[in-house]
Amino acid sequence: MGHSQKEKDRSHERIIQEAAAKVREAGLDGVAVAELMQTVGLTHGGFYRHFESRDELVAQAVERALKDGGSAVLAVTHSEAPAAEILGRLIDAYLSEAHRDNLGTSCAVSALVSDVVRGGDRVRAPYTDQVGSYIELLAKLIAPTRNKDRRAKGIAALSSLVGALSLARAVNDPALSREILKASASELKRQLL
Amino acid sequence: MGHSQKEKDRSHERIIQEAAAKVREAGLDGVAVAELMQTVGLTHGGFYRHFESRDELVAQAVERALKDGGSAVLAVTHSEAPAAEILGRLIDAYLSEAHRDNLGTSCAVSALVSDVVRGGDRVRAPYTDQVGSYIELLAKLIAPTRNKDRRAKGIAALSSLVGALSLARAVNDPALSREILKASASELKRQLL
DNA sequence: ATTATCTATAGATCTATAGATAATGC
DNA sequence: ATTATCTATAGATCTATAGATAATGC
Repeated sequence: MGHSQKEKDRSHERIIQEAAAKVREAGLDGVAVAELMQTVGLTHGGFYRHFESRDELVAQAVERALKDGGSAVLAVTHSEAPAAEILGRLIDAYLSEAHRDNLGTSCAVSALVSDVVRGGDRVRAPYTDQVGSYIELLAKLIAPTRNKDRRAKGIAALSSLVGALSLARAVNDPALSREILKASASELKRQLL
Repeated sequence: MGHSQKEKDRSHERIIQEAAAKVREAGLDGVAVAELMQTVGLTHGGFYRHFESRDELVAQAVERALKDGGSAVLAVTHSEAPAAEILGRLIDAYLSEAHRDNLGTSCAVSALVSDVVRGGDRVRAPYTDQVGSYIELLAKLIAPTRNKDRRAKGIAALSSLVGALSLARAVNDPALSREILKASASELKRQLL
């Protein structure tokens, strides 16, 4: 009860981090203030000294979730390997069963698609930015040899990645889910590498 | 107040139909009993003579929404034209601005992805079935000439369609949204036709 | 003295139910 | 008489606030 400013900052950070995971698992409506604070080890009353409102927290949690995913992808990218090899690793990581199964730490562009469609500009603006940087990143990694329109290929690749991961998660049948990941990954690599 | 059985059947049908639209627009959590009944022109009290619970309605609404989309796609398919032409029309229709902008009557496989991931088996089972039939439909339309693995190509095509439509909706920027639709459609057609 | 967190609760929203009302249909 | 719908409300859940409590930090 009643601690230092440093401790408040740590509490604040833990609330956002937990909310960034929860929002990917349960959606924008799935974050409940009392439950969130309990998970962090606090009571719900203190919440409003950290955030002006639930909406404000959700907006910040979405931004954080988008950045989390972005830096995870960039981590794969930072390498001296040739672009084609990096692109292959990116596709494999994005469409892996591990990525599919760990919603809370996963790419928010996939985890939050449907939610963002129904969300306000406060969540759509950072989402749009993140989509833009993924497109640029993919376009840079795609070889310009065959067809010169790298940007179009980058867009199509992002659509495939997001669609395949989302479908693999939604589907009830483990065999079909795995098949969706495998087929989409191998088709993407066949087209781009 | 208090009418015939025929009228009850019509009320029942209108409730499901309205819920099937609302669920695509607002998600599984976005359907509120009182609001729904008001839209249909009834009061909320009568709802429980039509459905055992809200969950029961949502499950039925999702099934209906999936079938709606399925029959819309089949309508494009029923034609004497060659498979390649039908496939082209399907891609153009799915990735059209009209489809993007009319959530309530759109394909539920795209509109409900994130929601279904968080939903119970009651919604995931019919969703999985619908994904299965789309894959089969696409596989049949894909020419077996170049590469014999039509099923893998069907899966990859569905992923692209769902991902592109979802991203085009989520994004804040109209120009980027159009670009996503155009680029994904032309890449898909370049690969498959 | 200040402030981070806690306890308690008001107020709004939503699902579900009970009993009343006004039609239908044998 | 039966029943489809309506009115009224109980009960649960959730956001937000007010005031109390127990630490920090000058």
